[in-house]
Amino acid sequence: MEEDTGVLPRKDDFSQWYNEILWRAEVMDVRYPVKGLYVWYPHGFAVRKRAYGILRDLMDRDHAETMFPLLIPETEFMKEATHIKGFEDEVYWVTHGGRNELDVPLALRPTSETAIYPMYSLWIRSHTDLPLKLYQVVNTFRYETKHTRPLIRLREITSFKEAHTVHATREEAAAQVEVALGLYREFYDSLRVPVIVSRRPAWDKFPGADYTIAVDTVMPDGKTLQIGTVHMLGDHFSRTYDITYEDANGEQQYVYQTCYGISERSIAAVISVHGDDKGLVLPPEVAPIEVVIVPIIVGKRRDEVLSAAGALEEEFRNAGFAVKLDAREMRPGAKYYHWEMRGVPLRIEVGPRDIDANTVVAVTRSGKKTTLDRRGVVEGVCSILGEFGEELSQTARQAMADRIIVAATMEETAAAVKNGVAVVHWCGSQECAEKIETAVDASIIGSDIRSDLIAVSDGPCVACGGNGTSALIARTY
RNA sequence: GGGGCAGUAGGGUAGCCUGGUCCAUCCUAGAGCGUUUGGGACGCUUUGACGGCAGUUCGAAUCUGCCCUGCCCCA
Repeated sequence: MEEDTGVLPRKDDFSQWYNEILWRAEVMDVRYPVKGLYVWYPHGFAVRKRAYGILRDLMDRDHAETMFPLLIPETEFMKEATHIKGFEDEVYWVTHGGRNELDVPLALRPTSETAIYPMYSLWIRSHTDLPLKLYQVVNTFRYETKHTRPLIRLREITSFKEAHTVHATREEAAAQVEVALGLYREFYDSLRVPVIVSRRPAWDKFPGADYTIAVDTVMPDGKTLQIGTVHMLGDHFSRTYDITYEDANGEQQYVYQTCYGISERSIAAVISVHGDDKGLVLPPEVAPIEVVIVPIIVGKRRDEVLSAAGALEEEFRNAGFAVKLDAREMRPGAKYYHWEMRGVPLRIEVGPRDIDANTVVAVTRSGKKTTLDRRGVVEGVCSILGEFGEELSQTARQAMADRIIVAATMEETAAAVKNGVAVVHWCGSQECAEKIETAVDASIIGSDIRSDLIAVSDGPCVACGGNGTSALIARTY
């Protein structure tokens, strides 16, 4: 395990900052000797565990959790033509068992449609089997050729939460897309991460989907990070995999499907959106340690202070907080830096002065210091943490708002995407999209924007002057 | 996809061109002992490395080849 001393690069230098915080805050170790694969430190994994706990709770309201195999036979994988096209260049293949070549090569799932849908074909018989809503949290593999980056561009995505739903009608499936978007919004609200929802351009949709609606956030360097996608699959896959049901009239009908996913990019977003020059800043909702108690040990009152700190710890634990008493033989200042790096939302200090005054000192990760009465300490901490979470939401929201710039010309757009997201009018054609992308060195993120930070309007396309509507342009991860 | 540069202990570096010691060095690194403790303490003792595989050689961190990993530039 690494020590946390030393200076983190300033967050202004985001790329450097991101690389260093991952190991200094014990999130990921990037030294695993295979490109694109990284190791979760226990602390990083504990953050993941809490975040995915929230996600699971959301899914469990209306989905059932399942688990499909990692390996997909080539014969199934190759059935859906557009789907294959989207993935064939980045699939890992298992070709041997020991020294023997396999008759049918097995793909390491890059996503699980082709593993799940053949089984759906067997499971779904009647309209009474519908709707079917399953999800799984699994690892997936993609042979990325571009620059890999921990939590963001991986060859093994270790935490892919993918849901696959099946419906009797296209309308029902379309409605499910909206339900999924609602769940994802709720999830990111819990993580205090602001998002923009938009419809991806046709050429950027999921291979095999009718349309894709994406959830993006804006990183500190102004690039967008896709942190969730919801796909309307229509009946493409049901026709390929022969997923049919007998309707009330006794006739066979193809089903309509959706799928939607979130990966550990959600963790990258939490780290990047909230972190600062001192390290991680974790929302209480996902912090593995919500409250750290630092006893201020002074010479002969050592035992007294330690037992006061122990009593506090027990009180917090009984109240349901994830609490940690740091009784290590270190100077208090060193402990402060240690826990600040790891993003602990609240620090409680107890020393002789506090014992005499019957108080404790509470300091939030954002630096707000409060002296609390020892008696109502649990209630006091509860409300401080609540406010702290709210503060994170507001700060992050404001930071994102500041990076969204409405642009009317190519020049304005080019300037805007240097450190943020541009909102421009675009006619929707691929030709104009390419013109814009080349001119401003950024990508069309989407249209049909849904964000209370962005006012959508109609206007002349920034490229051709024809009828256009608001679209997002940004550099992307 | 094309090109360039690099990899030395937990982290940071020197040495490499021009092969040769008992010991390379720095740190907010590790282990141990003691004194300390309201924002990164100090002293002493000590541990630990030349990315991997092969080759050349009496001898390789140093030269050659391949591989892996990382970074930068171009498409």
